[in-house]
Amino acid sequence: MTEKPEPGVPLHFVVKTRLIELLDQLGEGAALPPERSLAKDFGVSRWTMRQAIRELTADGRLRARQGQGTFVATPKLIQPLALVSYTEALRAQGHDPGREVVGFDQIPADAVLAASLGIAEDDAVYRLERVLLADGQPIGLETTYLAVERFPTLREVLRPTGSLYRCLTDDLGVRFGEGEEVVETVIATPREAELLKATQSLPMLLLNRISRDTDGRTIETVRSLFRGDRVGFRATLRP
Amino acid sequence: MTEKPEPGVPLHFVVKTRLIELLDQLGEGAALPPERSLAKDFGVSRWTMRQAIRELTADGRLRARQGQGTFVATPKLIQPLALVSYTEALRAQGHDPGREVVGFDQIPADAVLAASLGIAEDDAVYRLERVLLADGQPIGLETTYLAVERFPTLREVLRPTGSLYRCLTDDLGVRFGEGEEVVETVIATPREAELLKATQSLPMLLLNRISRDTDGRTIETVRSLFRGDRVGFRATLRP
DNA sequence: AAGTGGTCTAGACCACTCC
DNA sequence: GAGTGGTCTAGACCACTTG
Repeated sequence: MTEKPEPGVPLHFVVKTRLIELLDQLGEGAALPPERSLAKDFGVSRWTMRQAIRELTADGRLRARQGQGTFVATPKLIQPLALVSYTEALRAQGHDPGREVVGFDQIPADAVLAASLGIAEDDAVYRLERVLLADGQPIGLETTYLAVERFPTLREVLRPTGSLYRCLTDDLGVRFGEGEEVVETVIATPREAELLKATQSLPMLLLNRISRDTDGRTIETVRSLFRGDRVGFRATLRP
Repeated sequence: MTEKPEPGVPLHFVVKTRLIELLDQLGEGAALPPERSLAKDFGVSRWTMRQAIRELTADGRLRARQGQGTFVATPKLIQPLALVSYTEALRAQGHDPGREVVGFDQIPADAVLAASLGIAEDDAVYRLERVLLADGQPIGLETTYLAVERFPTLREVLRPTGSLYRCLTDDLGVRFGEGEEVVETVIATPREAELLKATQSLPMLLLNRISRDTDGRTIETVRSLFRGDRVGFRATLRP
């Protein structure tokens, strides 16, 4: 930088702060100057500029598209943290929901899966993997596990593009009871990042859910991975 | 790397994968070899090795301590996502809770704060900032905002080291009703990272809470920032 | 072909901890 | 003082998008 070495404060953060001022001037969707020219303007190396841009990308303020440029992003999408249909929740907020089935197969249960589904190890388990879309953009990757023994006809009943939730309740007579969900941050694997059309090493929100029916039996376990730069969740707290 | 260029898969991820195998062999708390020697062993640059280590650090698998080394981390702490006392929740899990008051002052409300607290802009607001500790380690930074007009005696009644929740309910007769909380990922600012004794650019879990009393009036708004590598949250879902 | 973001190298210096 | 992780530079090549 030209002025004020600011001891203790990393250079990339000073850059980030000045970059935010620039962002606020530009409108939503506006294109940022190329990294190389920004680095030159700010008098820092490209690495330092990229570090600042990367943080703003993780924070959801910027979106980088390879071969095109970097753009000011739109605000995050806030979804309800509840046992409701993804489709309905998104539509209620005026967005266009979508799903793409990535895979639907059967695997033997490992120890953890067997314990949470209440079955024996190596028992057959459905694995349904879907990319969740909002307004055509991939925002999440949802992997659902169900015991084959409990839902032997699922393969014939479920239309992959339809709602699993609706299929279970309407066609198979399942009654959802309480569930629990653990939320944490993780870094996407390359495969996950690719499916979500995200750049590598993006912080994600990982939701691990167990759904039980009204008798307390486990219906499904779900591993949902959402782009941390695009999504947040709202929970209602009761005293 | 020595073998298999693996097109499409970034080198730092191949390193990360091999590093995980190494981690599983070492026990919890074990020291990792220094970055420079690891980079040499794996045949990559130090930057690439650091990228792999950084992701494992963000995932909570590793902990780096400057001047000491890098160590295999303990599992994340899972807290309930509910309107309960932080102290009680942590103690219930067999951990030792603690708090450190960073600041307690009054500020004029900006537009956002005024709207959520139901007061006029520039009205006085308490700002109570505390670092949350678990077993002596800082894991979160909690900033609470309350309207001065509503709790004029708070300053005299509250012992900074005590429970704010208990002070409000027992001493000031507040009855907590429903609240809501929005969860998302952000990158820590340098100040926040320093208070949490974390390395820069660490993904964090940001919880923005609004608590209301049984009449629906806003009691407080809370901005809680938790280390994403050390903490997760559990929510109970109702149909 | 040109320009963009994405990855990687080699080397440097700083800040911190321990001896 | 030696060794550790943390930051930064200058330069290179790759992958992708657009003309």
